[in-house]
Amino acid sequence: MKYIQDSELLEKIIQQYHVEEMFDQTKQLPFTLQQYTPDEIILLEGMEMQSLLFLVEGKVRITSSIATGRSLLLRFIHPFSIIGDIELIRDVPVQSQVQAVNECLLIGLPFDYIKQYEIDNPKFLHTLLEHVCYKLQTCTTASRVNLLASVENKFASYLMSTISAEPNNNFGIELTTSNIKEMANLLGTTYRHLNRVIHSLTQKNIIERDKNSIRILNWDDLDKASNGIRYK
Amino acid sequence: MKYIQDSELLEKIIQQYHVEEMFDQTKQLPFTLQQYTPDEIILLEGMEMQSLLFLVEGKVRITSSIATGRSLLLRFIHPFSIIGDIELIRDVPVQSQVQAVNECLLIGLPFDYIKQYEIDNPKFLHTLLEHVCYKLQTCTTASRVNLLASVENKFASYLMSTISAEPNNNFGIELTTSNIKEMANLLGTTYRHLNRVIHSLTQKNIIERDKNSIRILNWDDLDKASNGIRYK
DNA sequence: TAATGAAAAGGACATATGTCCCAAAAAGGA
DNA sequence: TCCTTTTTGGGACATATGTCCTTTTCATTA
Repeated sequence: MKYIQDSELLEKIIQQYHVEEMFDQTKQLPFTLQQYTPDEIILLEGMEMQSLLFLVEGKVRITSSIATGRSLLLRFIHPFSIIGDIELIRDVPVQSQVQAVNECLLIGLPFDYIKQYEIDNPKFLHTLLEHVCYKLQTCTTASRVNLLASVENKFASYLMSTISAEPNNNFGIELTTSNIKEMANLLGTTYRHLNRVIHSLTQKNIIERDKNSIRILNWDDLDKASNGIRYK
Repeated sequence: MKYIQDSELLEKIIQQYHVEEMFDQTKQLPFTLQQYTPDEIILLEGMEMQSLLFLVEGKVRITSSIATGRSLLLRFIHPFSIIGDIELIRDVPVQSQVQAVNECLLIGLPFDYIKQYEIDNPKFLHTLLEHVCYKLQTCTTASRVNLLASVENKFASYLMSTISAEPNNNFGIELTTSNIKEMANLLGTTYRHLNRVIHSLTQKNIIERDKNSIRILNWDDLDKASNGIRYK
């Protein structure tokens, strides 16, 4: 993570997302601007959280670890999103693992500051409420989805989500195989089984696989294979 | 549903749960007091919601329908709980089906009133936020659970939850078999499979089944069979 | 280059669960 | 009471997925 000292950029972003409308005193809020590289971990489950974060650029993956050391993909988030709402309100440690998918820009605002100056500001509270309610609604949907979706559905959806975030969409898209194990974990399945699914999609000419890449041959069919599942 | 006209009881409940601390003007809030009978449906998915509800007595089941007409048990709630938060904040139709497990008492407060007088009240907003955050945290946990729990786990847990809410816990507990289909739906499985699971638990002498009842023979083993799953 | 060891892929089998359908049982009606 | 219809239970099989272990591939070192 790299702190960026660029008050002009910060100001621009604040304008863009109407951040100032959320707070009482618009100027001199102790914001930090943070940049993360692809795959960099932003928050680890269990750590104490110090700042509320606003995702303003890039795409972020939210996962949750389960007993066996595996992890489960909860959702992807995009700008403008709030990270740390539960932790701020309920005073609990970080609930999920948060990781940058591509290059990301986040704004941070210390909990201490919020608790001192903004915690009773209705505008701020409304913003929080709306975001948390949205997440709850999404999570409920996801619960349902988990009962309907096969690994193939989820993998197809995951592939599309991850790849469409890549900038180099020139002619066929690459994806290293080195992280197939990680993908299996994210989808809540085993390496063995994901391999089976990849094999099956390859047979159907929906994706193509060689040494170090997976390439999508047929987006339409991949979309069908996802069966409408979306990690929005 | 029966409206109860008993301002004394209402007052007592308001005191008990410190409801007045949540609102600005403590007196003359247009509360209604509503009573539901066991298994009565409180809210149907998709309907327009008019009042925020507070569960103050009894136990309520929250479910969500999925494509195939099946439904999925989301959670049980107990006093003091808020029903309708997402609907109030996001202005969406009722998201889940809400049904009384036993005799329930709820307080209602019209959305109109809230939007007019309380929507910017920080105390009220805090209460809402806390409850929604709690639900979100629970839902995330449940998502994980759904990936770990077998139907046997869920059924064992469900049985214990439902039965412990019954008052007549004298010597062995009864449960009509007529609703096994409904239970299967609630657990997100088929009648056929739930039958298998019941059969298996019967074989192990954990439960006993005759014409019209299921009786728990061994709570400890049933608890083990639930594998720690709790629909709190 | 050949031997060795680590990483990746895949075969074989087990389990949980869904689907389909038939048989047993219960409920009604003549 | 006996026959018909409906309801309930369960057999048989299919599919998705997990576990375990062997084979294959690939890189590394003598």
